[in-house]
Amino acid sequence: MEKQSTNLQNKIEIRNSFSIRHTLECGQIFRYFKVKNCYYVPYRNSILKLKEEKNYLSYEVYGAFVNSLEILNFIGLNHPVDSINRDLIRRDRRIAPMIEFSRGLRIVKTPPYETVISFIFSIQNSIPVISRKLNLLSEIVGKVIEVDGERFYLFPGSDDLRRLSDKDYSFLKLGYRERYFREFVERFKENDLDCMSGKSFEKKRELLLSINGVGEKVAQCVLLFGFGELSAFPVDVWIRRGLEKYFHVKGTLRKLSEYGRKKFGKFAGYAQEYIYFYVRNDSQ
DNA sequence: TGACAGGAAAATA
DNA sequence: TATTTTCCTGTC
Repeated sequence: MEKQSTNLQNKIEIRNSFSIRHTLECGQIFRYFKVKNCYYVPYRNSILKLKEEKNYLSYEVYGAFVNSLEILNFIGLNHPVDSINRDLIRRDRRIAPMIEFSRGLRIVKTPPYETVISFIFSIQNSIPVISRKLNLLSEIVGKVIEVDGERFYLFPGSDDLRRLSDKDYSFLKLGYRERYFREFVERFKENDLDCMSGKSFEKKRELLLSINGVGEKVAQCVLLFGFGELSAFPVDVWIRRGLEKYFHVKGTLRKLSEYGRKKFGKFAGYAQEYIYFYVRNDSQ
């Protein structure tokens, strides 16, 4: 029996810079629902209602109990961004304006299983399309929680996903990605990925690359957002453009990922997000 | 309405 | 081993 949380309002003090908008709307997370300045975010077996106030983040939890530490961990509020930013600037000053532009962006930590599926859906798709399909999937087999008169769906677990019919699969119109998704659902349960948490970066990367439909870019995304490996450096077309335009480097995806990891070190993932956010929002 | 965007895997050199 | 081609849907 899940412990139901009350909808008492709780607060988390914000010490370093934090922007909920930059954090949730920068493409790391595909499922959040913004109503006025509140964000309803499915997280494991709960819906979190988050609101950024002047010096604190207020939150309400609906569904399974979630404590504030877990929320901190989820939205990267436990990351020492001030020293991360200093370290990145020391490594390459060209990142400074990008940090300024993205101020408050935190790297999230989402469940690995959900993260793999989300990024399989992301292959050659735009963010709105990815969101729509993940929402559709959640509505088909995910559990529902009602908050403020609105129905929100949790991301389905592996048991839920195994109930998907052929018709459900084709309804999602995943194209050639459908096969990758089906194979993943057949082969893995949540725990198969969760139990990799303690393994090395390379071990996790190898496992991820063994999944059909997971290449270098998706693997790095899962390492970064799913496993909290802050040195991961996913390279998509936007990062490729950013690296060419602002850092004057070109190369294969593999090469560029290595370049980013070497240049920016153990917090390369933050550099990657800053570059991504900057390139997508600032440059023409 | 046809061109284009988007990442992985298979095919090719 | 490195480069090119194919796969599929959504958008404008």
